[in-house]
Amino acid sequence: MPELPEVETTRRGLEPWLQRRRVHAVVVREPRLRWPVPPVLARELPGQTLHGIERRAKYLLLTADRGTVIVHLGMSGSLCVVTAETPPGKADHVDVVLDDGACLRLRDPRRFGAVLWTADPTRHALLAELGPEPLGADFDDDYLYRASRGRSRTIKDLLMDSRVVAGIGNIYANESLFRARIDPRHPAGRVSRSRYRRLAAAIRATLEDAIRAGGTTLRDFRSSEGRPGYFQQQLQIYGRTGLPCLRCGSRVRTVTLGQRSTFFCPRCQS
DNA sequence: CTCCGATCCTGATGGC
DNA sequence: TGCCATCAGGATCGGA
Repeated sequence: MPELPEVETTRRGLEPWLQRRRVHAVVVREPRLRWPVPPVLARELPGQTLHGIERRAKYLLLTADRGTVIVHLGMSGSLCVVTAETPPGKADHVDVVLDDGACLRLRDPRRFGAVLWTADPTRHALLAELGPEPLGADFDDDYLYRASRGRSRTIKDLLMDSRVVAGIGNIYANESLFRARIDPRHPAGRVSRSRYRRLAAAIRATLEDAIRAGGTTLRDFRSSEGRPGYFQQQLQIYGRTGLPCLRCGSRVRTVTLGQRSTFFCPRCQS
């Protein structure tokens, strides 16, 4: 569900609630997520102070005194702050109760998300192999071009590989390729230098626009304040099968690449 | 090493 | 109204 803009929207919403707050308790109602929620979390975290919340790729990192909570929202996860007395719903699997009575609550119906604990986030297996942040200084057309040489996989597949660039999922891969006018099926290693220039700029612009809009709500994404994202109103290609391309009027086509729906304009993206 | 498909899980939606 | 098939914003893993 959430890609980089949705995770960043969540981070910004949570930040004011988590600065210098002491953890009172951790309640794990359902430990069976993508990986089991480790018992060490509920043992170690209470009593520690949270210092802030960062984002790396689609991961949220809660920094505490002696370690870091790693949260991934998977396909259907969301985080919000409620009062500790708010009765949990069916899919509300984990609470971090704070000393001021606020409660950070993870909801995740499909349980593809994760909540983990690490003493050293930079060396954690899930974070160590991640590629550059697409909005960071070390991501540009040079980088993408070099990363793509000799690769036969499609350009869309490459963009969605977090070891190449972190945080781009299905929606924003589709949107960025449309914006750059590149065929998502094209082998990454044969995409030209000038097209990578357009693509790097398109990725940045698309993600920045989406963050500004508070992310995309297709069905159930909500910010931590419960607000939907508004970027779906700006989607140019995602989900528009059979509808006219907003640039040229051709019928938008769909193919499946890497088991994910892929939308493109056969005329603009060639 | 690279690539591709299967896989985990629940819920919403649409056709009959 | 019910039943069934299909699809969904992720990403790891194993086999080719």
